[in-house]
Amino acid sequence: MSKELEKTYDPHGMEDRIYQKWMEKKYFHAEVDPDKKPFTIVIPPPNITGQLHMGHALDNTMQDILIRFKRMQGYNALWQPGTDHASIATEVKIIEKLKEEGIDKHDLGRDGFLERAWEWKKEYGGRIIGQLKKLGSSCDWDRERFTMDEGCNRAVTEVFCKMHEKGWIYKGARIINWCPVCNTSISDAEVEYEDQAGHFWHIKYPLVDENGKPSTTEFLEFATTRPETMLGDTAVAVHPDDERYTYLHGRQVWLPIVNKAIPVVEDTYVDMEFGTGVVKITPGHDPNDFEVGKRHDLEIVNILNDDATINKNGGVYEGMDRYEARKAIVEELEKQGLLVEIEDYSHNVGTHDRCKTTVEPMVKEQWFVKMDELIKPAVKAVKEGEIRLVPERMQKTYFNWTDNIRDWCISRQLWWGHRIPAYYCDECKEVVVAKEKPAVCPKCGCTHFTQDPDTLDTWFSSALWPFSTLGWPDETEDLKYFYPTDVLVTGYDIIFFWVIRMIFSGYEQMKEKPFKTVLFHGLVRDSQGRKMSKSLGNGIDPLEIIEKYGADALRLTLITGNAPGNDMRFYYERVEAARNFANKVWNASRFIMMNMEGKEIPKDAGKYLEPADKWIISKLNRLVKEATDNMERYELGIAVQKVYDFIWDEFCDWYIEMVKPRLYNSDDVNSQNAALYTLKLVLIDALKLLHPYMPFITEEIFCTLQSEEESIMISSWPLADDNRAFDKEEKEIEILKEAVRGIRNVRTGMNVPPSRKAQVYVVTEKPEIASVFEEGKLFFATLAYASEVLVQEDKAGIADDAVSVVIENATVYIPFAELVDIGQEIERLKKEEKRLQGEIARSNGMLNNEKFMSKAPAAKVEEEKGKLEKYTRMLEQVRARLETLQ
RNA sequence: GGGAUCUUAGCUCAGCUGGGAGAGCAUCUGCCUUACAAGCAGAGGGUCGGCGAUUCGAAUCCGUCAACGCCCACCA
Repeated sequence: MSKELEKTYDPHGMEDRIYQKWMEKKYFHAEVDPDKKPFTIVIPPPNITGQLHMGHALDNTMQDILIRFKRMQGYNALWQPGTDHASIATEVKIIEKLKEEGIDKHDLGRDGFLERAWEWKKEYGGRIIGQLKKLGSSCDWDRERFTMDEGCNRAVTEVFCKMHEKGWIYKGARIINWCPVCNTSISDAEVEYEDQAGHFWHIKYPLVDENGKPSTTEFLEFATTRPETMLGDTAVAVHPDDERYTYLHGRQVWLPIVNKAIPVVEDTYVDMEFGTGVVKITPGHDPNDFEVGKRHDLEIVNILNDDATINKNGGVYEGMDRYEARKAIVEELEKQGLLVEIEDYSHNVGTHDRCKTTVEPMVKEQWFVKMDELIKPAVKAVKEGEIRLVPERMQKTYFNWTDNIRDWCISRQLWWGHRIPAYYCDECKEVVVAKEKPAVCPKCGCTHFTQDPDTLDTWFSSALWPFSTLGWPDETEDLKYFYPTDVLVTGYDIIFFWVIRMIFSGYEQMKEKPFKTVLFHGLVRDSQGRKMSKSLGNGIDPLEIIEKYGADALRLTLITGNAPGNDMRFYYERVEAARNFANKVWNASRFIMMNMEGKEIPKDAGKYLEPADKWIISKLNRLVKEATDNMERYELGIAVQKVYDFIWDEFCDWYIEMVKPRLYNSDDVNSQNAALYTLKLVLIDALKLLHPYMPFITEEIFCTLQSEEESIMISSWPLADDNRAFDKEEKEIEILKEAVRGIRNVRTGMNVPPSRKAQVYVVTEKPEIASVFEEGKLFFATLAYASEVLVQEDKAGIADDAVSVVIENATVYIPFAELVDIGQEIERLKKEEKRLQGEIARSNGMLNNEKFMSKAPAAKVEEEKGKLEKYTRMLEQVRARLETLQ
């Protein structure tokens, strides 16, 4: 006896209750088990500052679908969860919060600040986890990790020391991107370029005359977008082949304001075609100029403080902000008659992706990872298919980065993060990189060391995530069993930041790829296609959607109608459609349970299956095969679309309707039991196929329907079975469906209300078709609004003016009691005649084409011949009807 | 400047390896048929961006042009 489902589908409350049960039963937990094959996913760790947004919802829905699918298939499925300390993002937030309290981070000092940061982590780190649970994520929460927990810290230190020893991590003065607001260096990947309206200041420097004085007659003109950097100019460059400037070779120009002579250098970096062919060189504040400076051994003058104000090298401009200084310098140049013109100019400005501040290139001592050797196995792996990217086109993006790789600046002038394990001898300044603070300086023997104040780029620890979470650097059983992981699910926007870095780290540290496949998804945009952002205020909160429509509806919305790697638009109508589907599933299940109420389905009920039963079982069998194949190929949206169509269109709209007469008033117990048996069988398998996508509703129904079962999520995935393939019945029922559709169509066209039943004659010369209708009479009558169904060989006893529907191998007649509009009926038949003529012409066209006949595959030709035959027969029938009526 | 993607019904998008154009929403017409009006039954609506090539056959493969947005690099 079954329990009952609530009258209306209401995800509210139900979802939390079910999730609670899953947690208590520990279904998400995975342990090493040599008897089972592992299937592993590591979560892209959300930031501890984060709140669940649509991107997370999509990302984690996809992972949960895969992990639930594999778990049901019998794999030992581990979804490894955790969170990311997100050094700069978090530090910025904490500073903001402190600011509200009127505290500067330096007031607290490093230790005080870190104390606050850990409090922050404690408070907000769990928030996002709770939100992931709302979504239904079946992560193994017992294994939750954090990028700054003890194990991850050890992994980071280990990697840093190993790589330093190998010479692949080094410290050096390079030009790096500096964020003057966050007060730290950032990597190239963290710089976002955006087009900004600006100006092109055309200015001129006097040449230096033979007396070493600025000439009053000779000038060199060029243009700049950042005039203030002239304070740091140490040369002017021209192309060596530029004949216009041959006379300048070996000469000097006078740097105004700073008032000193600087050389003219020749460098092929200069584009002769651009502007005047003259470039001012500021090695301290421009990456290209820095390279030029290295080649010509130019002095590097840093003119900026860390907060982007002018430093003491800027003379009278010291203390001014970079933009104030720009204005003042332009005014001064104009005063000196050195400003030629100001042009409006749009150019690309590098900004910090976190705070949008314009970054300043600066020369600073930083730690770098040497990339040239490290990247090689990562390139090879993708090139040779060792790691598969889905969709494949992402390879282009991937190689675009690996081919242009530059050394990775990993030190950050932040407090929140992994402290760099480098120690400086207080006496002799010797650098010691070690896991622990050294006791004695190897060089001078002194015992006092100061640790490097910097922390590491947050991606340094995320790069180790696939193995650090499994216990590395220890050789744990988990690591041996679960590594390499199977699939990584993430957005294409972090290929550079994360995916590539995990791959080269995996090969370098583990000598093995971190995952076999990377499944990319796109961005979730708003209904107008805009990026969801805080500043636009167009973000849609997944939690609100869950609250209103349920997590199942949200998940279904995010996964349908979208191909891997493509962006998608989110709008409420789609969530409603998904919720309506949930409601449909709910009600169909409720219907089935109501009919099972108080009945015991006999064990041998399957022996009495009728054609309709075999038809739906056969359809189900096909669905199982196809949906599983699609999922194996990561075509999640396609798979669930098929399940959706099956449940709604085939199962609910046809099968359940077909079966109703048998359930309601059948004296034939065997027939009724076969129907119940089939309903239950199909529903259960359909629920299983749906479970990875809509875990809550399927669990609720499954457990209500089968109180002896514990949970659908540990049930086994349906398998395609040849014993469930009934080709003959599939075809037969399609004939009945075609007849029903034809009759409904005709009735609607003539405005016959459904309440008005009519006699239906099925005329066919073929006994096998006749028996199909005979067998299906009971439900055919209901679906075709028939008061009576008469199957016969000829038209005996049928009124001439009956309405007719021509289908393959049969004609259906409906003699309505009162006159129907004969003219209208003739028109309809003529339309049908025309359609069939068109079909026949098309078929003939192909079959009369010699090339088609000789080159097309035989099966295709046969298929076309069959169609021609079918349409010809139908046309004959239609014409016969027309003759009768006219 | 380079690269990848995309252009399909009024809207948002599917369409896997070439063989008669699909879904959801919207629109129109009937239905309170005892699972579901968050529903049922029907209907209308597209020379699949343009041109060209390959093929018996192209929304699908190739080339080219155009448009939208995206990524990367760079413009001193």
